[in-house]
Amino acid sequence: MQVRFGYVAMSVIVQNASPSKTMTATNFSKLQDREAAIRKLERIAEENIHNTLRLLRHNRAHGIEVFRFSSRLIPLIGHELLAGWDPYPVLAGPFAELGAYVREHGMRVSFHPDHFTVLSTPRKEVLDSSIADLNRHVRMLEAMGLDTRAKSNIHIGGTYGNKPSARERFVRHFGLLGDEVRQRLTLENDDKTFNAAETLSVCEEVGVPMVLDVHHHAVNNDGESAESLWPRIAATWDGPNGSGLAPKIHVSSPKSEADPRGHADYVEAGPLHHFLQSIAASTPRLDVMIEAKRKDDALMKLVEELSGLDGVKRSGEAAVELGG
DNA sequence: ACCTGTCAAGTCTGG
DNA sequence: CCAGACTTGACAGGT
Repeated sequence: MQVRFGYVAMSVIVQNASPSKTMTATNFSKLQDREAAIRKLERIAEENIHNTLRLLRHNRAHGIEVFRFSSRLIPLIGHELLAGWDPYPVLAGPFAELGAYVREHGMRVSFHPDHFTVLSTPRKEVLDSSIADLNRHVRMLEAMGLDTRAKSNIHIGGTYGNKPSARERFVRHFGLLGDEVRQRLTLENDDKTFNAAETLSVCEEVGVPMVLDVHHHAVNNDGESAESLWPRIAATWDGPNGSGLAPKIHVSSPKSEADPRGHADYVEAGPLHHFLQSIAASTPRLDVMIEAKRKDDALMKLVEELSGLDGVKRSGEAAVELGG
């Protein structure tokens, strides 16, 4: 099994390369000259996109081929203060350059719209803004010229005290999305609400790939092991929306006993090693997204540590090989 | 240079 | 019905 590793949005190694610079709405509305304020937002967005490209160059230098973009590349987009604003004339060039780099080096990239995007919601206004947010993520990927292998990963959402009806709403709302959005979605199990088995059943029903978060699974399950669910999870990547991609998992380690759901600075190699060994024979390729405070530093340390363990062979600066 | 309170967005819990 | 917690990086305003 070939395993690649990636990390989320920002580097702790490359300095002054934030892809998430912003301006507060309060500050925006304080500016007298709206046109000048909008130009400032556009400059921040260009800087965020350029810093993302710098991160990808850093990744390439370290053999890292998997990466999650920040969802805050364009500050305040979608806010009512910016109604009617179209930043794309200015950002088309920078986005295209970023996407070209991704394609040129065969990188796997994704977004993870944050928890304000909730398709299980019973509130129409929340559903509308969620759909608008998903559409905006697709728009960015299209501006980068990336095909449907570039995904947006989301959770199913809240349960509102009635999980079956929340599930039913999710499926119904999913059907309202445009093809271009649905083809780019993946669903991830949650640490509080929809667990891995429940998320998997939704993925199978609506035909989207599932991202297994092994840490979320450890703190939210009905007693079944991740290994026992894996064959079905892996199979969701064989469907039409899997687009020939390797299955993807998220890994992180508990912050502490007092806060088992929080993310620690680094990722412990032991539990991951155990999981990888259990699926290696049946899974030719796997991509692992590291969700740790120490970002790319944690990635390199994890790959280093894994490489010293049973049956693991290092096959690159940010890749290992197991079994077979 | 460094510290603290605040920030677009949602949901859940407890009052 | 409403306030606060949750969680995160970064701003804003202070020292």
